[in-house]
Amino acid sequence: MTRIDDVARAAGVSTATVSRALRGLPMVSEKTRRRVLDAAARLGYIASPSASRLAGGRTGCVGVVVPRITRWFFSTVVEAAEESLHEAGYDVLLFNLGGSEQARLKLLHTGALRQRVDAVMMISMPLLAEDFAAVSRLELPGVTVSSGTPVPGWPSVRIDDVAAARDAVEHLIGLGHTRIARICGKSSDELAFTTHVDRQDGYHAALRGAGIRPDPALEVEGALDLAGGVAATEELLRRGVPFSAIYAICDEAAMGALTALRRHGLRVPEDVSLVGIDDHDLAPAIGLTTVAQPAAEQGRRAVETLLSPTVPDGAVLLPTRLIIRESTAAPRSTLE
Amino acid sequence: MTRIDDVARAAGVSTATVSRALRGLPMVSEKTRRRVLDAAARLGYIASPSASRLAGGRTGCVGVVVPRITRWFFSTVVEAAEESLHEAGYDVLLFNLGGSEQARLKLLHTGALRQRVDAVMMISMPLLAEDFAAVSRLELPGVTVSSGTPVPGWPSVRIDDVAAARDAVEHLIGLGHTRIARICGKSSDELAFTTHVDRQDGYHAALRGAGIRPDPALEVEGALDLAGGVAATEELLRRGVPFSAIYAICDEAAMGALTALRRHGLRVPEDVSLVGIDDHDLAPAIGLTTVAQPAAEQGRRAVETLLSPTVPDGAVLLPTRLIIRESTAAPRSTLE
DNA sequence: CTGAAAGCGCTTACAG
DNA sequence: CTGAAAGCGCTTACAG
Repeated sequence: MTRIDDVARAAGVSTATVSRALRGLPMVSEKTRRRVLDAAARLGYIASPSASRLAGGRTGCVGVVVPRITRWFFSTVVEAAEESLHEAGYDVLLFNLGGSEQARLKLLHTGALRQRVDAVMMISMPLLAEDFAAVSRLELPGVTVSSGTPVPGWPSVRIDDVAAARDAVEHLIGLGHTRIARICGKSSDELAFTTHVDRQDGYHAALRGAGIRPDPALEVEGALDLAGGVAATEELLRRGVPFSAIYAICDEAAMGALTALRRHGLRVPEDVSLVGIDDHDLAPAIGLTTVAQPAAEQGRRAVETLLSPTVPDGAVLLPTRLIIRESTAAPRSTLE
Repeated sequence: MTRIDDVARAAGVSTATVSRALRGLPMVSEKTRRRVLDAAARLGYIASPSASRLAGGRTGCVGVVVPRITRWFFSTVVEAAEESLHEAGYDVLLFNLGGSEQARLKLLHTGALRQRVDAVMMISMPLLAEDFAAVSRLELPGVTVSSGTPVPGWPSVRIDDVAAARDAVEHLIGLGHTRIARICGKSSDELAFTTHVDRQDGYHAALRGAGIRPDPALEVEGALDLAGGVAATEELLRRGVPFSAIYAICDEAAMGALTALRRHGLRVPEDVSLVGIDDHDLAPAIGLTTVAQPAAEQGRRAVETLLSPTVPDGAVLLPTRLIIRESTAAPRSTLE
C-alpha cells in the first residue's frame, strides 16, 4: 500500500504539498501539481479514507435512511440519490429499516450515525416527539424526502400529498362516481404520518368539494403494499356496502385491489374504477390510472438541497400529475 | 464530543484499558470493565470510527454492489443482506450501478472500494476477463450472489439457473405445449452472463428432453424488465410464428409479456400460457406461474458465507421450486 | 507557493 | 490484568 510519504518522496515535495495538490487546493504551482499528480498516478496512490477522515474531520459519507428498500418509491428515490451522491464524491451508507420499529430506534438512539456520515437523508421517516432530540443530537445537516415529519433546520423535498389525493378522487368524481372507497395504509405504518393524513385529507376534500358526504364504511385500512391492498379490498367487499370506484393511497395498494377485485370476478373499470398514486413502473403495464409523483427527481433534488443548502429550512414541492389509463371509467349506473 | 481520554479519566484507567473493555476483549477484570462501561455510558461515549479504523485497520464496512436496486430481485437481496450485515455490526456501503457500464468501470478501476470496506458482496455482477485483475487487486474477501461470473477465491451463493429454466419449461411441456416461446434479456445486459446462458440452456434442455426441436423464431431478446418484456412479446407477435406458451427469463419480463398479450386481446392462459422465474412480490397478485427463487435467503446466506468463510471457494446452491398459479394451462389445440 | 510539525482519536505490541 | 508509548496516515495551522 503506497502512502502519502511515498508520493512525496517520488515527487520531491512534502506530504503537505501532496495533500494539497491531490485535493485540488489552490496554493500549489501548476508545475508542482503536475509532478505530484504524475507520481501519485505512477504509484497508484489513493489516500487512506480513515486517515483523511480523522485528520480532516469529514467522512465523505452520507447516510440514506429508508423504510423499505424493496418498495418502488423508496428504491427509486435511493437509486437517484445514490447516483447524485457518488457524482458529488460521497459514499452512501444505507440504512434500511425493513419496517421494524426496533431498527428505527436503534438508528436514532444508538451511535449508528455519529461520526460516520457528514449528512443524513431520511426518506419517509416517521419521527415521534421523543425522536427529535435524538435527531438534533446528531448535529448533522440533513434533508427529508416525502417526509413524514419535518425536522427543524432540515429542508424537505416532497409532493403536495393533499393535492395528489384530491386530484385522484376528483378524477373519479368527474367521471360520475359518488360511492368512492378509500384503501390506505395502517396508521401505524411507515408512511403513517403526514403522507397518510394528507392523502386522507385530500380524499375528504374532494368529496366535500363535490357535495358528497364521506362514508366511513367506504374507508378501510390495510398495509401499504400489495398484500395490504388485497386485504383491504377483501374487507371492503365483505362489508357489502355499494361502491363504484376505489381510490388507493399508492399504486402498490391499487395493484392489490386489482388482484382482489379480479378474484371476486369484478372487472376494472367496467364494474369498479381504480385509481392510485405514484405511477409505479408497473402502472402502465396494468393500465392503472394514477397520480404520478417524480420519485427519482425527489432523490436528486434532495441531494442537491443537501449539498448546497439554499433553502435552509424550506420545503421543495415537486409537481404531480394525473395520468389517465384504462382502470377508470364512468360508473355503470350513470351509463344505464 | 467526548473522547477515549475522557472515559479513561472518569473510570480511572488508561485509554488502552478503555479500548479493551469497550470492545469486549478479554484481559480486563470484570470490575474494571464495569467501571469503564459505566463511565462510557454516563458520558455518552462512542468511539470515533475514523480513529478506530486508522489505528485498527478494519473499516467495519462492507460494500454491496448491485446492478439496479429498483429491481425486485436486487432490492430483496440487498434488504436481507443489509439486515444481516447490520446485525453483525457492519455498515453497508451501497454501490448501485444503475445499469451503467461507466459506473461499473469506475467501481472496478478507481479506488472506490480501496480501504473503504473490509469485504465486498457483488450481486449479479458481470465481470469481463479484464476485470478480474481489478477485483483481485482489491485484495478483499468477497462473495458473489447470483453471479454472474465466479471470482476465484470468493464463494458464491446462487440457484441452479439451468434447472430453474428447465423446470419452468417442463411444466409447460407437461401441460401439452410444444410451441414454447422464450423471452429473455439482451446478451449485453446485467444478467447477461452465466444466468442468461444457464437459463437459455435450461430451456433448450427441456425442449430437447421432450424431443422438441428449438425454433430460433420463438426466441426473442428484450430487456430484463417490464418494458423489455413488452417489447419482446410485441416482437414475437410481429413475427407471426405460432406459439401457445411463453417462458420468460424473469417475472418482470413475464409481466411485460402479460401486458403485451392483453393489449393484443390475447387471454392468459386461455390463448397463451405464461411462466416466469423469481416469484416476484406481485406474482401472486397477477396469478403468475413461476419458479420461485429465495432472494432474501440468498442475501442472508451470502453474508453468512462472507463472515465465516467455511466454503472458501465453493458455491452455495439454493433450491428453487415451481409454483403453479393461473397463468398456465393446457393449450387450446390439445383441448380441441 | 512550500515545508516542518503538531494533532486527529484510536489500537496495539511491549513491559510489567 | 493494566499502562506508557508508539504508530496508523492523513490534514492543518503556522512559518517562511
